[in-house]
Amino acid sequence: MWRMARPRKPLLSRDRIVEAAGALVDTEGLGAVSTRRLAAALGVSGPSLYNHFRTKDEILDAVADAVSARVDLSMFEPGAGRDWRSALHDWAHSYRDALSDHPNIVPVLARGPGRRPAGLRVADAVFGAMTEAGWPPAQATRIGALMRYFILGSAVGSFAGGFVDDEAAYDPSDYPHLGQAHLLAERRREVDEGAFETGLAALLDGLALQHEALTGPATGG
Amino acid sequence: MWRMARPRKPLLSRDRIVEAAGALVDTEGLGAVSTRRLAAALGVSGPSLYNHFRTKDEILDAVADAVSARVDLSMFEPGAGRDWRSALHDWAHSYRDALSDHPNIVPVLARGPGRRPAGLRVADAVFGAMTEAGWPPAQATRIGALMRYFILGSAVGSFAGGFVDDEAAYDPSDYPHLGQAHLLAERRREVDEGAFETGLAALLDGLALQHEALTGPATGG
DNA sequence: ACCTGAACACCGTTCAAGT
DNA sequence: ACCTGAACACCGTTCAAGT
Repeated sequence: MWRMARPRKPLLSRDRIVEAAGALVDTEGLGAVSTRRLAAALGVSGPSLYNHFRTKDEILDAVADAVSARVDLSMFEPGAGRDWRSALHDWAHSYRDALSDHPNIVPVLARGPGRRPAGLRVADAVFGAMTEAGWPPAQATRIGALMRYFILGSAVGSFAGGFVDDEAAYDPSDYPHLGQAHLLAERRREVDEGAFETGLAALLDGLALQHEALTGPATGG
Repeated sequence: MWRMARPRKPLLSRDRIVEAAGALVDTEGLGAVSTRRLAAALGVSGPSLYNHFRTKDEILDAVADAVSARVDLSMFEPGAGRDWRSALHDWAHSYRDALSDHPNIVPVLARGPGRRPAGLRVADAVFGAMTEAGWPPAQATRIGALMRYFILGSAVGSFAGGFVDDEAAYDPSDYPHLGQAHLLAERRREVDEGAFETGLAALLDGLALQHEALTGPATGG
């Protein structure tokens, strides 16, 4: 038997692993991802993954970062000529859209950017755009944080989907105002999107009041 | 050997299990809770727990509900004579305080109230108070949802704590605006509380604008 | 009624061995 | 360099057996 000239093409790569892990997370949930199942989906044995990632957690981090990378940041570019408020509005929607395409990975994303490049790029863009718009650094940090709270909170658990679809679960003597709550689950998307838009508008309206107080009222110089 | 008159006092109860599980979640995190470890802390063997709960998930649900039960709802009582805005403000703080005392259980709480009594009582109180304050039902639902997004988002993952405490992680050529980001971790509480208060104030200011539009401007009848 | 040990079908990760 | 099988120390849950 002749010797191989070189080890033939590797069966695995970081990208292939991340892609397969993402698909598994999306279709079966975070809890369904085990190193053995993921490896099987890739046609290899479990321990092979450890040649490319140090831990299973690092794989999930990479999946989360791939989702962060899909968030549109173009509205924050200096050349875009956007005011801070409308940029924040569009970015929040883009962020929420990215997360709602892959809701199962949100708990991993909630751990924060850490050392994930795409997560850090998001934080960098928001902070940069807010300071550029005249917000003091401490306020720019707070805006990045509070927007993250709201967007992540809306993605980590659906409001409407958190209620069971069973009228008997809402005894009127215990919960006098929840007589219609059993209808929430089937209007899930509508309810959650309405709440997100209402909350986002309120948040931006409230911040605009603060920004006016900062730069002086529009009519008062 | 004489027969026991009756099976002697049970070693376990639902309350004891929930208490021990809560302590384990608080001190070692959600991931550290296994049925075997929890049983050992209670001085019994793993399968014993299944005489009191159907699954491990039900135990964690009960722990989450115990946290929900600590949220103050008195500001929503009709007799309290509170306006919707200040009631919402105080409730949000009480909710956040309860969660920040037990951050590790937040992912479970994020699954929604489901059939958890304390979770349902919270939803009932908020919805009831908002409709009472003149908000149309659809808006009252949205307010319950968006407040939950914000509070849960602030609890599920610290903003400041999501950044690593390592200046070298923020290469200025990659992240031009994150030069100070390594300082966030050590100011974690201050940053997160400031962002929460700023965001909450903005949210309530924004909602107040909507409420005025609803009832007519204060000076215009 | 309530607790037990044994068992089943899983986990994440390490490691020596192969090519 | 990269993949493998075997092994270690775990999991959640079921079940027959004990009292």
